[in-house]
Amino acid sequence: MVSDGIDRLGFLIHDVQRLMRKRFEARASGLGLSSAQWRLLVRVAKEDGVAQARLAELLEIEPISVSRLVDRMEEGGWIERRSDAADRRVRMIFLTPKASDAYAVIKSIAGEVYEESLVGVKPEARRVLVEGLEAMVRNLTDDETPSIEKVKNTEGAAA
Amino acid sequence: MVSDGIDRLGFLIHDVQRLMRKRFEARASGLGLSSAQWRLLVRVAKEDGVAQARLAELLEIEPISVSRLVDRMEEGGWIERRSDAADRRVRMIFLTPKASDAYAVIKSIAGEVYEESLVGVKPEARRVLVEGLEAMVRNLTDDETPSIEKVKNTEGAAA
DNA sequence: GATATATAATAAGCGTGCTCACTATTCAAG
DNA sequence: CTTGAATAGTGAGCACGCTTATTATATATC
Repeated sequence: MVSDGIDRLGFLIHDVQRLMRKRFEARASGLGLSSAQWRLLVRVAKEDGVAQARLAELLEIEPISVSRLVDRMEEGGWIERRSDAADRRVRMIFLTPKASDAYAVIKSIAGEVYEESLVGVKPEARRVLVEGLEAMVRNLTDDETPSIEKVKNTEGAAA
Repeated sequence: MVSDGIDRLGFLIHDVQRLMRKRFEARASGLGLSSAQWRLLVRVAKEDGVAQARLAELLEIEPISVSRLVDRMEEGGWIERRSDAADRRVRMIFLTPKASDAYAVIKSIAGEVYEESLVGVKPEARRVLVEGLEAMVRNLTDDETPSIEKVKNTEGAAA
């Protein structure tokens, strides 16, 4: 039960994440967009004018990390900060035309990388893989002592 | 065919990696060892006296990243640099007694995190999951245009 | 209205990865 | 032996995550 691959799970996940990021960034480097910036861009595309604090929640990173990321993306001309008249603490984030134009292109790059990574993996195995990863996210989210109960039904949590 | 989860594969992998690292580091924080340091430690445990350049190969990170990591681990008392009499360019890396003592403890922490992440995932699904991740690593390793051939047999590449 | 608490964003500084450039050393060619 | 290429390691500086602390604004309570 030890050499079934589970004992290398962390290494595997780490490697896959690193390699996917690397390939995405190699492919998208012409556009000057990193994978972290791509993740943020996707969220803003779905919810234009979103506040930074809300982005931090959605991306599950700290607000300060969003600040820095938005700094660089604003500098790169991908997004724009606007003040909220109703709440002057808030900075609303909007895509620039440049980002809207590039969106489809970068989305297809992401799709390519996903497909390339799954070459030779059958549809059924892909389904099991994705479900397994989703279960892992649920198990690892927040509560330190995961229970079986928690695992059953969380379908509503679509990205 | 678009909302089968594949289109979120990058986000999923990213989330799982981040959450596993976070949980591992929360659990191992008492020992003062990060997950990157843990990965390096595992390699050195398997090959005591290994050169930094070789570590960079094994960990698939750049030599300069190994330099920095080793700096902090030496400072933390986990490893020791010794010069190689045969090749004065080389710095050989050895575990300290502290690291040897902590090894089993930290390994079990890693095992715990893996198991917790897989709660509710059946053995068969775990197998498919691990095989899928291994296939992804192969597909994403190096060659920019992966072919079916590449995917078949690479069993010898044990961690 | 005044005060206390909560929230949005940012600043400072660290860890871990990177690229690019550099030094020290080894090895190969002449 | 000398020159030149290759290899081992590191310095500088950047991206992106973090923790901790600070500022500005909103909101709740007295």
